[in-house]
Amino acid sequence: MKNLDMLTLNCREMSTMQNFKQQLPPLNSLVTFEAAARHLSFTLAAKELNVTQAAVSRQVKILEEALDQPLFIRYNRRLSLTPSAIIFLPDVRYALQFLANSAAALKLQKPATKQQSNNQNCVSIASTQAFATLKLNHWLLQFNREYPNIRVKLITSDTDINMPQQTTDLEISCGDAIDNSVLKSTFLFADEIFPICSPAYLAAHPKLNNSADLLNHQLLHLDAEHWRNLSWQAIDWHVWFTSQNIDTTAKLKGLRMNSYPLLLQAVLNGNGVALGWQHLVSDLLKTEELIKPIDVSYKSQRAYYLIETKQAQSAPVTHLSQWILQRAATDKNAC
Amino acid sequence: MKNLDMLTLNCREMSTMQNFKQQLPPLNSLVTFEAAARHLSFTLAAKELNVTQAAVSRQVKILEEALDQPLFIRYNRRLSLTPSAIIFLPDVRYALQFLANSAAALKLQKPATKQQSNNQNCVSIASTQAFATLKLNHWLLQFNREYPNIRVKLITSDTDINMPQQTTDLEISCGDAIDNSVLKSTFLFADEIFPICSPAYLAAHPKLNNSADLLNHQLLHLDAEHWRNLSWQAIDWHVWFTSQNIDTTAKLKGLRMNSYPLLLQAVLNGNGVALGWQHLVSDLLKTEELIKPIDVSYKSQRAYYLIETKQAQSAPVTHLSQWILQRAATDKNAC
DNA sequence: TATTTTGCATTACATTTTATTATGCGAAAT
DNA sequence: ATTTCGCATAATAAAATGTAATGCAAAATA
Repeated sequence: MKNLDMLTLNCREMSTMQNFKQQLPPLNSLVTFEAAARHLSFTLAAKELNVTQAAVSRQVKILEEALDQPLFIRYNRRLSLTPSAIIFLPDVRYALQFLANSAAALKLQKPATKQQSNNQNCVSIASTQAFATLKLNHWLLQFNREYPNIRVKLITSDTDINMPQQTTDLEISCGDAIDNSVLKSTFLFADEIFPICSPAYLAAHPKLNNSADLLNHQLLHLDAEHWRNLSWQAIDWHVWFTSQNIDTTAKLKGLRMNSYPLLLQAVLNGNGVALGWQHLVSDLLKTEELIKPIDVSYKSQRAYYLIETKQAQSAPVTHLSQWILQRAATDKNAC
Repeated sequence: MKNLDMLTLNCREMSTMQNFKQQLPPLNSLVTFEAAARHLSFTLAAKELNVTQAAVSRQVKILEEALDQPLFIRYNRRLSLTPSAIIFLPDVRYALQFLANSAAALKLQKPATKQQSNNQNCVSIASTQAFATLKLNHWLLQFNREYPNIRVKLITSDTDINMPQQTTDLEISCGDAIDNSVLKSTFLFADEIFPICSPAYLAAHPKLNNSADLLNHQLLHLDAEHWRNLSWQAIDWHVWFTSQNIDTTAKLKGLRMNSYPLLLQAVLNGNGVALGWQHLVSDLLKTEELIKPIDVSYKSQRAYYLIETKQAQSAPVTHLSQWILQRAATDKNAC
């Protein structure tokens, strides 16, 4: 999984990892920065941190130098944040709080065993929102009916790197290539992208014979935000049009969102045309709730894999894993 | 919004915030820990970090003392991670990478203006997955039809603290109380919780006359993971049964997931009974796609608010904000 | 308008933190 | 049996961080 963000990796590709020392700003100065930004006062921040005002001043300066830009605008008797600081501050808060929570949790659950999911017939599985909504949820409900005694837990996340605390037994992951060296991963299917809309929409907006016509349609977008945390390449309308040699310097209209299920909901309700992923929308194409208005498709490098995240899996995990592979094969043949 | 996680706050309630100094483990030692854990060797980590082996040893010790527990098991010539370290390591990686990315982004986009969303007739709005799926998506699509020239962007997230880089103009937030001091927030509606299922499910499993009967039914759960990042109190089947004075020491069966839309999808397809939120499922109750098998409900302290995240809003933002308030009022009266 | 006050910057110096060197120890490898 | 490897530890050196004192500029006050 060449392009998968390192943070999805449990142990794969660790060898190529860089150390953080070079990439990070001075960490301690972040705490000072946060306090100073919160108070908009070095003096008050110093009081809070039990140091002198000079210390705060110096720490802030160190951080500003590391980031190579000012974080505070010094007026005569007041401070304000620079645009950079406004962007940076929430990130710092988030990361520090995250670490604080994590450390606190560690201290508490000292006799942490964290084997809950592995014993007692439990299996946890992770996937994207989209895949869960369109495939996995149905599959797991079916599995649950067949094997009610296996306790299944479905964790969805669109950020790859989400919930690092959470380790699931299985994971359905998208990537651009495969590396089977460390974790056991099984190819499920490749993917393909094409425009989709509802039959009702096409009936109401019939003039849609080629890619260029799309420019005059209600386009529904997966916002850049959707792709931000994903490791695979964003494929949006802009990329699509470019692949069709159509110029899109003019800004594209239409609602933008960061969730594929929501996008699909909008398409199903006849609100416009969106880009569809073959293996996500196959069922909806079969039932003709969705149709391809034009027959042009874009082959993605992206593929789905089922990954077993641990070396030694318990029986129920292997069981579900096998079951899913079979289910996916059935699904694939049905297309 | 008393209980809202501080990280959703742009500036509200900052005064009550704690500083991080006390809550955080020694930050620099985290970098050393990460490298040591990656190499499973203090010597190699030292080489990577350009320090001596002794320095690594000491830093690890400092961290272990701060966390009050060992992170490495020292065998004679090799190391392994303790369970605590296995839990902690991904968190550390995540947070450090997050900071590194954020800092790198800052350095690059030096002339960062970040006003994209405010000019040019753009509005961005954030909500939970659930609220977007069941309400907001429809609303915004309608708004988009009425005002196609206003570019709307919908950002969904179930983590409160998600996407700190992202600042939206509007935000539909859930909380337990209201603080109107800093940001303009408008109460939308309170909430209420009760069991829901599909008519088909009830027909197939008719013996459901009171709360106690529920124990014998297919329960569908919002997993603890769903609540982990939310600031409001988790309300799951356990809490429900407790409120009904029903003992649930025995473990409850049924599929667990961390996404409300997925849970609802399962319920709609007749897979069991889940807990429904009044204002999310009202439309589905009206169309009788869902029903209340028993008439017992739990009043939640939780309420929805529309929040304007900035002091000075552009015209389209105010416009959408007003439109939503009106739309929400219509929705409420329709119940 | 003069005076005081406030709040950040700066410098020289003190303190604390962190790294180094050197050494020891125990188990694997030879 | 001997060597080698890898971590721990202690004393010490170096670096990082904090302090105290002072300066400066603009607001607040008189």
